[in-house]
Amino acid sequence: MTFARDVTLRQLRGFAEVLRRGSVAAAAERLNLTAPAVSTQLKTLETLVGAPVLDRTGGALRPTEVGEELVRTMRLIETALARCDERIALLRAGAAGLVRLGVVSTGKYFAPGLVARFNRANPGITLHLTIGNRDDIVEALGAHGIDMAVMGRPPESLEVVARRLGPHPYVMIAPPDHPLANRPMVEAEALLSETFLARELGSGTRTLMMRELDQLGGGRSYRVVEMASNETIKQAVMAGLGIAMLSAHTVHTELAEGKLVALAVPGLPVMRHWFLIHLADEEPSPAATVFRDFVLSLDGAFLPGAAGQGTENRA
Amino acid sequence: MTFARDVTLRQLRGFAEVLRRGSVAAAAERLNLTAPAVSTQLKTLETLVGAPVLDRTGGALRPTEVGEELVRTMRLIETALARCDERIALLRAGAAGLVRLGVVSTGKYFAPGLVARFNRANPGITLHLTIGNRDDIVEALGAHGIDMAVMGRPPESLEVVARRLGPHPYVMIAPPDHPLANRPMVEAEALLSETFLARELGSGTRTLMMRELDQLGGGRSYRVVEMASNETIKQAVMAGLGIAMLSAHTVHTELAEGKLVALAVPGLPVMRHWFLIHLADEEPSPAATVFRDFVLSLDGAFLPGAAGQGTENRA
DNA sequence: CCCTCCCATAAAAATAATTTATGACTTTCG
DNA sequence: CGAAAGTCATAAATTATTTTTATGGGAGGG
Repeated sequence: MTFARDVTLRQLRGFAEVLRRGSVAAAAERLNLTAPAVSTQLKTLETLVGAPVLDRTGGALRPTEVGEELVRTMRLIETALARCDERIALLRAGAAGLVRLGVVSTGKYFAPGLVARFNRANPGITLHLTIGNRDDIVEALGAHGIDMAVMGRPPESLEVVARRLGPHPYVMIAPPDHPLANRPMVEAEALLSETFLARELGSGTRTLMMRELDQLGGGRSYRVVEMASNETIKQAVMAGLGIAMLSAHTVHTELAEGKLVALAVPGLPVMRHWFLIHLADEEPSPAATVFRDFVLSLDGAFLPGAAGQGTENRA
Repeated sequence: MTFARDVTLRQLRGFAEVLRRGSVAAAAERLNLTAPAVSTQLKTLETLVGAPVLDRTGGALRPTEVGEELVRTMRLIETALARCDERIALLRAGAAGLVRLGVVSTGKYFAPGLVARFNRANPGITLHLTIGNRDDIVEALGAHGIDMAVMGRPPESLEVVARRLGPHPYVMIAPPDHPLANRPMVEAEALLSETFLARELGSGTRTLMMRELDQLGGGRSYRVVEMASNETIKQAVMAGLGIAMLSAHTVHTELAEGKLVALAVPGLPVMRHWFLIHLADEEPSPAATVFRDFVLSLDGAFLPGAAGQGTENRA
């Protein structure tokens, strides 16, 4: 490193322009400078480099070998800067960029399809999808590990902007051959005698279920067996181990295929909402804004079993 | 072009350093600046780019997408400059570079070998070889089309530095079955009755020949047939069309193989010299200097039929 | 031979970068 | 919970750098 850390772009530009125009004066004019300014740039450059960069002998103005090396380098730099400029313009216009999206586990049944749809519509924007449980997603959002999140109920621990994406129904599921299946109305009494399969305490669905059952039974106790994942619960219900309350979007396929049925419990399905969330203190990037507008414009059409139903925005 | 023409390397370096160190203060220390200086650089950079480059929300200091683009570009620029620096160091040390060498036609019998030898000894230096008649070479030298030239008799039309490379004998050649061949001594009388094959007026060899013959014959006239090239003359002499004076180096092979013989004319062979020449007003590049030293150190050993004979330098 | 154009240098002016001084905000630790 | 330490941004002042104006010395052209 002899000159590289002290040389300036102006010097290199001045030099390159002198070679292009063939004279100091012409270069100066083009650079909106006076001739002495460019002359000084050249001199400084030669001092820094430690060797002549111009060969003035014999009329013509030619670069020395060192000078040619500098011009070559300057060309590289100029194209790098031009590319950078161009790319930043794209980023600013939202025509390129990266959006890191987190979706809670329940969303795994529609999130991939949503990502695919978005990718098709916006090839320039890369969408990173993270699926995790609610806590992970909230933490990632708070730690700037993701830019936006899709979840039910916005987190209270963070200052966020949340927008409704569409309805999120919860149903009580049972196997098709369950005694309570096909009943036009399931009484609280009968329901509370069942065994309930549910996620651990703290899970959003668990909380919701307990609230519903407490309300229904007026505080009567009931039996809960905990399971690690919605998928496990689904399988266990089909196997006849008990019944469970789950997001309808989690069991959409099984309901449609008749592998599971939704019980006609009063107050069910519980209607919640899906939200698109980002931190309030961070302006979403242009690309993220493009994604947000895209998702909102779908109006819930990406949700299982939906073909676009009206929802109001803003939580 | 929005920011590319106004951004400075210092700004980009400051920004990159902040990201590397994780803080403005640490970056400032490393750059031998104070924190406010770097802080200002960042602000100016963001103004120029028109978008934030740093994301300060939430403790950590991360680049925005735009910032990442800038860092990527800065890396390109830094490596380009480092490479340039390295290469210039080589050029300055004479370990790399280009030497454009011009050699007069007569030299075509040894120049390629000389170039090959030099290439083997100095792989970093590229040697461009131009072979042309004396006028072309002199013109190219004056027009900076070549850096150095090998020729007999330095040109008077240019201010040059000339150094002797080795002896340059001229001989009078004839076919082996010529009546004057094998004579221990050829008289002027007999010689001047011959037909002389020669290059056009102005050719160095022609001038030399005429001077010799005039001196030998005391002004007596003789017959000259002009031919376009030394090669043609050689062939014509072998075919018996006449005799000719040529550089011994031009006919070295034919003499060795007995296809031609040198006549024993008084005063012959005329001893001239080969010179290595460059313009006096131009300092030879390091690479050219390396070439010059190389050639001089050979001490004429590259000339046909020579195995290194002493010559004084400096014309 | 003179005139003009071009370039380099020097001094002056303008501009830009940096430092010192200061205050606000955040994090850390008692 | 509050004090202390650290970090960063801003403003004003200083210092560096760049540029311009002014000037003189060649080189090419009429």
